[in-house]
Amino acid sequence: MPELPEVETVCLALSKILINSRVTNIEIFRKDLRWNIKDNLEIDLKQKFLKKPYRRGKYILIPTSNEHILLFHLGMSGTIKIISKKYYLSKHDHVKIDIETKENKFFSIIYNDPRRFGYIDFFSVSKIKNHFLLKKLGVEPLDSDFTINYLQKKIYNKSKCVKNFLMDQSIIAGIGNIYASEILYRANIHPLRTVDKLKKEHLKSIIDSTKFILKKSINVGGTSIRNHLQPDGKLGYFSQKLQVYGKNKHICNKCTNVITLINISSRSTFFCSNCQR
DNA sequence: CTCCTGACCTGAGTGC
DNA sequence: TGCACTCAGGTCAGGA
Repeated sequence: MPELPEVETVCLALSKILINSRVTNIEIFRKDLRWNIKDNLEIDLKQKFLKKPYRRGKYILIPTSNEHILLFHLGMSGTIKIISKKYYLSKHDHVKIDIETKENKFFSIIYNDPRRFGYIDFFSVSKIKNHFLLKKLGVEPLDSDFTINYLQKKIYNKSKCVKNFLMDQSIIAGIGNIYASEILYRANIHPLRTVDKLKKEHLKSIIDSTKFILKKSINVGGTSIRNHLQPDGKLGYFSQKLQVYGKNKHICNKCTNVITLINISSRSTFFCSNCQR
């Protein structure tokens, strides 16, 4: 379930229980995710205290009391569950982290990922600036430095289409295939338009739409499709608010046209050919 | 450099 | 039921 709003939702759920919790046990059932989980994780995280988790792009970062960072990426199919009762392992549960909160409550954090495109890393805080995954990330779309000026700099000399531009994590960190379609629909911009042809007003519209869509989704717990849930088992309700994603052959909500489905870089892309130019 | 394709994995859905 | 095929919320590595 992993674009920015879903990752943010996971982060918020973790924040409620993780802060000042102590890691009592770690079990790794499969370490061969996108990359192998480092061998020191089980030893070096045990008995440490966890600090407030935060999100960077689609990554979840959890600082620890020994000045390390526990990093999660959910890939295409990763989920994190927070369990307070006795738990029987499910298929594709790869990592289980047991914690005791400062109120002496016990929880398990379960990382499940059928396709194993996700990743878990554990590294010293001092290495965060040069971390191979984090160092190339672009601007946070909900931050104030996501501006027209920033986009103009990134567009300079680029010829790619605006949908691929939005999904490029080195430009904007956190937008994926669902929200790219949703953002461009709201902004009335055709997904195949090349970015060097966009005017200032288009960039403003992209920024406004991005912030609007992402915030709105976070407010309702992200998008649940294909049975993906929030860590506490709740549904994310943004699926019901989707305007174009998965809506090919439906009537556009802004005109009488039918929503079109095309492939861009072999990813499904939904748009209204009348509203989006 | 930039841009595009293939590759990495498993599971769900569809059509024969 | 079984099999073959397509598609899925990501993104890195390699080639043009």
